[in-house]
Amino acid sequence: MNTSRTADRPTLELVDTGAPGCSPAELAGAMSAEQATDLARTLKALADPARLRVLALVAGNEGREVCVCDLTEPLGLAQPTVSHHLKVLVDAGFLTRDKRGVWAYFALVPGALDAVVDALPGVRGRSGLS
Amino acid sequence: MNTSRTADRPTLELVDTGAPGCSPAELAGAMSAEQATDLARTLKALADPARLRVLALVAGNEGREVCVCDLTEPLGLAQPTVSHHLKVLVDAGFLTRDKRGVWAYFALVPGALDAVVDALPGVRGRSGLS
DNA sequence: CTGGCCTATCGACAGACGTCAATGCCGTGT
DNA sequence: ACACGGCATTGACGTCTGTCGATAGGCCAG
Repeated sequence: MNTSRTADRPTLELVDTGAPGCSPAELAGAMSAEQATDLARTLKALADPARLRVLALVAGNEGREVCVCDLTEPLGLAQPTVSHHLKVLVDAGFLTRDKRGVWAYFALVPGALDAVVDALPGVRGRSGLS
Repeated sequence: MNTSRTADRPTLELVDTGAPGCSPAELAGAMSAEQATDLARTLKALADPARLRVLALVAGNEGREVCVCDLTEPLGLAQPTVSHHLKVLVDAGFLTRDKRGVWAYFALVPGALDAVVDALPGVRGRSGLS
């Protein structure tokens, strides 16, 4: 079960949200499970060295688009692996794939990273706040 | 093997960084493997629904510190699991642990999230730049 | 001193993830 | 028409990760 504390904490009982003991069931900055799962899925797409380097490479060549064959060598990964990472980034909304002829060109989605940043809890100083 | 393209791409050969074919070995926005691994490790600490909710809960109660027993119920996770997630967040530098007596109180590390944001490739409009 | 409570660690287990070789698809050039 | 080459997909494999039950360590109350 729940390890619900029976002894009330000896500190800070003055700011309680309305119930005895410590904060009983809800804290202030609650985040919905869906919201958390969604943001976590997006962050998982970023939380990989290869994918971060892909983004850096694409971001550094913003004017020029990047194809898969450009990435295999700097990353030191096999072509299917690079293709897999690119798919993850495209599915997560960080990159766009533009297949022209045989080559597939990838480019950054402009506001994608900033949107993730804005969704992070406790990050301030950005667009959304008053 | 490397699947190094032998046919040069028919597009954008004008902006080449100095070698024939397409960009040969280095693109502009290179990110070191260490840098990428480090940032990825930090992002992995964030890329979990439970940990994101923990951060949101702690961030929402900034004045008041939060102990483990406060988190098990809103998260719906067992106490060892919560303790594990808190350890991950502390190790990643997002939280501080302050054990007073039996209880352990956690608080946000002020600039930790912002530092991660600044390290992301392609994110602009934050503190460091003009 | 003894018991109870909060927290951290350990061991185990299922599921997800990163990687690559092999293969198939589809433009391109000869 | 044919062969070649870039890209995506598949299948497999080893590793990492999230979760929990059981257990151990410490602090406080009686």
